[in-house]
Amino acid sequence: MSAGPVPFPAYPHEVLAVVLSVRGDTLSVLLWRRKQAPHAGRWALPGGGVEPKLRLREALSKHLATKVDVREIAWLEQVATHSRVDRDPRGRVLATGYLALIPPDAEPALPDDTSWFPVAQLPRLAFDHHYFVAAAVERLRAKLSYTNVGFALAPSEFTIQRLREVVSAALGYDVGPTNLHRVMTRRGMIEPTGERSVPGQGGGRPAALYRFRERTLEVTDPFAVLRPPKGEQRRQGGDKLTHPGHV
Amino acid sequence: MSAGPVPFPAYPHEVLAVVLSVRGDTLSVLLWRRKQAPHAGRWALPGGGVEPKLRLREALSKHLATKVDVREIAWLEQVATHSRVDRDPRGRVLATGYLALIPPDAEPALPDDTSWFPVAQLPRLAFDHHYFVAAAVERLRAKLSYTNVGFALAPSEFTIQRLREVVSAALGYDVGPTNLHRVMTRRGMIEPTGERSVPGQGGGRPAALYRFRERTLEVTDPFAVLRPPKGEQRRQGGDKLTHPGHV
DNA sequence: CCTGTTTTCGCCTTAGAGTCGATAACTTGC
DNA sequence: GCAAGTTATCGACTCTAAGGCGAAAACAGG
Repeated sequence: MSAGPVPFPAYPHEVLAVVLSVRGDTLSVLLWRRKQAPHAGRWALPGGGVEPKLRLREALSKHLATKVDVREIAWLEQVATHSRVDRDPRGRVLATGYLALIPPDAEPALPDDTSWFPVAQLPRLAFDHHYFVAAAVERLRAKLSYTNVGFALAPSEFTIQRLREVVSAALGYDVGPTNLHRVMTRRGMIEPTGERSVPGQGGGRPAALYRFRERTLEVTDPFAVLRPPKGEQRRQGGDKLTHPGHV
Repeated sequence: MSAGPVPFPAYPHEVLAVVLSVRGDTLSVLLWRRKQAPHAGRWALPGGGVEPKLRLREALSKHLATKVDVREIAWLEQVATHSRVDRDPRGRVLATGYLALIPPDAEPALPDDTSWFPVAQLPRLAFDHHYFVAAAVERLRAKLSYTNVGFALAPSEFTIQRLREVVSAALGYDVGPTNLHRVMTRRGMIEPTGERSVPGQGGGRPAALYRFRERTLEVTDPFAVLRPPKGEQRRQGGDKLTHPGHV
């Protein structure tokens, strides 16, 4: 019973991915160089139009497949939809941006026109893509502190030192290794594998290897302050929500 | 130089508002009853199509104007875009949902088909609108703890007790009045007006009146944990971002 | 076996939220 | 006007968790 036609005006819609990964101790974003107008020669986010039978994230995965091995994407989350009327000189296009995370030990073979850029030193981007990058980085940094998204940014097994490097790169400032260890274990985010790393040059005590206990998103404590009092149950009312990473 | 046509397929797009407000000590959402198919008789979120020259939030404001006085909306923020192919039986429609907040002392005159529903006891909603409500409530509750969004949910002047009622209603559990007072003042979110409230029946000490210092969004501390060490500046790299409430 | 190097862990400090109870500042009733 | 009742405010303590430092542990190499 498809009751009548849809009464809303239609607009071209594109999906864009802010693919972030720690490359050599620097948080970097995947960009490709446009060959054609508009904005020929500028660097842009990977993405493109939405095929009729695909949801936004499915369409995005297809576009990403032309740039990286999609199986290496450990986390994908919608960030924002931009709608400025003149954001594309060809005509009105709505754009939905996603945050995508790739572990640092994944080494996807990139096409010639594609490469990593440190988010701290970005070139001038095509269209309004810098907004998407800024929002995605902001989102990532916020979530690193109250969720276990770190799993998507870290290798499958790692020493505390390595995790420290990855997290520091992502946050943009140094975190102390001793505190990081305690925070992550206290929250039950990481667990030792039992294995030990081989010491580098100069010897030294071999570091224990850890892994993330869960590789799906878990929220540690959504409300840093104003917690519910002792005995009380939290959050009566409002639907229980599977985390909105699926839109 | 509008270089060529837009190469992306187009889809009808609608905007939806999850209008939240504390009504009589209960967090409530504004719904209207559909008269026509599809989902005739079901309760739905206010919203509608996007006119050609309008951005999403402008289009949403126009639709909301038919339900409430838009000037009463103290906060408006984009939450998510849903794209399930069959979310509308009439055909494919993309939908972007917003969170809108209205203070409890605003008493908008509602149309006949529109009314408030406690978020804890929602009726069956049309389409996938329950997803939007759940996500918006989640977003609000999270932000209450690390931003000053409370200003959009509280009256312009209030006693600590009243603020406690509003915040408790929004969070879904009781918060202690004494602690709330210290937390809000320590962060510099609220300030005393100098006035005092008139005591109710039975007397009692008159409560001091407060107001929010700022009525625009301010983030207290985006990262609850893993703060940067003492002297270090935070967040080198990544664009400074005007908060993404504007999309 | 001794030295240098790196990790790990215990202990202390610091910051901010949660709790409790005493005091302040009013009403009403006698 | 005074006592009793009511409500708000504030100080002092507790509790939780993060940040920091240094000692001890665990290895390699000579």
